[in-house]
Amino acid sequence: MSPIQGTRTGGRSARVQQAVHDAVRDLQRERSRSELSVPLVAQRAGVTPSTVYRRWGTLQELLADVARERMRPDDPPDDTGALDTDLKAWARQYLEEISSSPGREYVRDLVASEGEENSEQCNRYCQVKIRAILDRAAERGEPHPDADTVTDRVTAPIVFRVFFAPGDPTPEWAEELIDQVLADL
Amino acid sequence: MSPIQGTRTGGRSARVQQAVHDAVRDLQRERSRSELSVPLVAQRAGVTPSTVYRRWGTLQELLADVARERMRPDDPPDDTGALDTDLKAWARQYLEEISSSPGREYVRDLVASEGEENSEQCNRYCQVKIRAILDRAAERGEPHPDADTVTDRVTAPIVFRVFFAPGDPTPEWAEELIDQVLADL
DNA sequence: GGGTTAAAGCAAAGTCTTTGCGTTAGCGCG
DNA sequence: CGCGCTAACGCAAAGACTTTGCTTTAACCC
Repeated sequence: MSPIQGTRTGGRSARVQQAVHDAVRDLQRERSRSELSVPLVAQRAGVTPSTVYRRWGTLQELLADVARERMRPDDPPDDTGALDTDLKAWARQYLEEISSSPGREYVRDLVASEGEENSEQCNRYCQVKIRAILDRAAERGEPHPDADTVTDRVTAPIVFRVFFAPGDPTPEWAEELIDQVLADL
Repeated sequence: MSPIQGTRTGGRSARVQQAVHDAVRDLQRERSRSELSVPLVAQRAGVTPSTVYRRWGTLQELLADVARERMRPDDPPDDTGALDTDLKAWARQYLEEISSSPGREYVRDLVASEGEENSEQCNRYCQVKIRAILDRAAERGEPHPDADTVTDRVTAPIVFRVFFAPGDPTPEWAEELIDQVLADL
């Protein structure tokens, strides 16, 4: 797969992107969202603001880009030997991740960004993990729901409650969601 | 309930708020989000930008304020005579509302705003409608789920799919969600 | 190596945001 | 009813951010 004709992906461009992303992550750790600005990020990254504006357009798009990177699944989900416990382990971990203060910020940045690409990518990453778990269950011969069902009955309620309901959902509540899905098989 | 000591709620303040809200709604109809700005809104409303900045802080907060107003439930949900059809009618209407282009913008504005107040209010409005439907079912003596269950199994999947999944959910899919909840009673 | 050109730097112009201070008008009291 | 009080508005200047045209740099490809 060759890069698109006429766009440069390596060398200086790659270094600038890396430096800017690093600068954003650094600054997110030490300052609040409302204190961030393109000139501030650019200074930390050692580039000029116009470079950032030309590549990302706005601060919001840049933050969404960084957030998307952060959401990318790194490792395959833990294999605990059974569908029930695999899903519960994943659900607990996912809840913890997005209900944390930085996690909420990332999702917020994704939703706030212009296109729908970024939000959809976030869901795609989730489904990659869910499918890995379901595939293992299939190999073991366990009965299992499909990925869309898990999305509707587990991922969706978790995300919804974190963002729209007062108070923080507990890990126990997340596990109950799994019990209910599996009970309906 | 008296207004907070030292804040003015009527007279000129109320007129300014109304004018600014109206200006935002007007402009949202004729221009895209990225073309909106505080000075533009202020000009349309016939006030100075500094007034808007002092009252709302940022464009984002102002948009969230307007969006929250828009989400406020106006009428009680239709009474079709049975829980099943009441919930389905509500779900179809809700899906249509938030999957519309302006509807998505409103929710986006709410989530993007600083505090969690605005997003939580949005859910509270939903629950008001759901509870009204469930209360009617209780009066009729119909078995019915509780409001949190409906939130997790209907509202959450609808919102999640609109924002995080590619393609638009269909009204038929929303009705299936209702069938599934009621089947589990 | 050397030409080509995407992407970065620079700087000026334009727009948005903040802030201090004077003015207006709603509210409550006598 | 009129008067004082003061929250909220208007204005304008200062400051910060954003855009843009042009120049320079350095990957990429021959």
